Amino acid sequence: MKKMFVLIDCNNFYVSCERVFDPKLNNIPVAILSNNDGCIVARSNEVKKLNIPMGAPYFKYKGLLEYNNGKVFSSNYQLYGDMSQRVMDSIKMLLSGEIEVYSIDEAFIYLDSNNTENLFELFKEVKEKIYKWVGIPVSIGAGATKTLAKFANNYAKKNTKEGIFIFETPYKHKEIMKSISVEDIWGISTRWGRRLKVLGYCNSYQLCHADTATIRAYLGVVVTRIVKELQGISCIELEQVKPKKNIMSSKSFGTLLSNIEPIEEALANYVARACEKLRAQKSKAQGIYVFLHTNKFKHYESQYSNSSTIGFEYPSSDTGFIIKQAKNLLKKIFREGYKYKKTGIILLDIIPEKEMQYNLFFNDISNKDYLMKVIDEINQKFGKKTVFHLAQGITKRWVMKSEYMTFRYTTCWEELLKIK
DNA sequence: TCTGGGGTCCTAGGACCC
DNA sequence: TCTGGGGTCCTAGGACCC
Repeated sequence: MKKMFVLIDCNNFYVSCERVFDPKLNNIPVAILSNNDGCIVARSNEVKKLNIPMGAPYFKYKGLLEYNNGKVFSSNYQLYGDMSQRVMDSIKMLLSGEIEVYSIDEAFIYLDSNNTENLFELFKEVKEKIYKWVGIPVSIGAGATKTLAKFANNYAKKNTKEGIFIFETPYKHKEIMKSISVEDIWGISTRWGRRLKVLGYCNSYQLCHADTATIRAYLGVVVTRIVKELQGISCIELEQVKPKKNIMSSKSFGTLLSNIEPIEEALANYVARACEKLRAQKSKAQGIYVFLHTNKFKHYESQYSNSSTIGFEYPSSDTGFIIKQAKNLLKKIFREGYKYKKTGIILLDIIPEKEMQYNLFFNDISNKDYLMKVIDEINQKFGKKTVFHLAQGITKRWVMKSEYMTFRYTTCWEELLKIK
């Protein structure tokens, strides 16, 4: 038996997390909202049946959901993050092979050849154990390439009773491939899908047998790679956890803001968050990009958006220093007289701490490194923002809305599930 | 009233170098 | 009169993912 890529994907993950702690949510429409309760980012099958699309603005569908006795929740990332960890740990215990945690709710596994006797039975067991241990239902797809594993997983989720599908060869699954449109293939979306259809490649089976030279000429190497992957030739490797090259932190405000002070506070918080991530991956940034804009959906109000970049003299991961730099950039781009919706920062040109180049006049800032380490440790132990920079502020006029938040059942003592 | 946040990779074109 | 050819690096923008 050849080695195989397997994709395990949690079904309606955020919704499933909420259902673990409240079984009354089973069999009714449940939707999870984005930050600020703006968009619908996760839907139960009942919500999907109401034809509510992914990413839809909540206010447009609020009535429909209420009419159908649906429930909505704000995103509870601490809960979802912890549940995700449990699912991933379970997978590692149940399957042997290299694993790539691809997103919060899915993982690729490059299965070792030693556990391939009766794959279907094996996957059934994996699925049952994850449900028993963590309470989350998953779908499992397998194939010779990542693209085929993804294809198999999508098919398993929508069209099989067990939620498991093993892709063998394009010839064997000819009819299934013919029924899947090109834009439903991983890596191809509406634009490329449209162009492929113009070239006469409408379904997966047609694309699988496409002329690669034509594809290369009209759509470039990325799509060519996907065609080969569909044929069973692996071109997309399992990715190792790589340190990020850029780190972004940005959020919309809970309300529109006209003064610079609360925006500065918000930005300082995003900087602090980004710097935490930066230090966690033991890196330093060599510059930052700051942006600010009004609410582009309010056509009747005057619009403004701007951004600015600065490079540092030395690579840094010092929150205090970077807050100062970010505030300077913000002052440069801020204009009076607008109602602002969002600001954010991207840390640029990130390099490993170890590779830092010093110049002749470098002042020793190791004390700052030590200070940051202590702050990170305290916040990890005693909770987020136990210690913070004054610039992060206490007015909190910018904080995001989350009106429908459930408890952090698994990561917070005060919010443990209570049995009455 | 009300429209998320965080990423990656590829390509084309310009600046610059010898 | 007549003005090359080959390369690298950077950036912006476009496409995709969850």
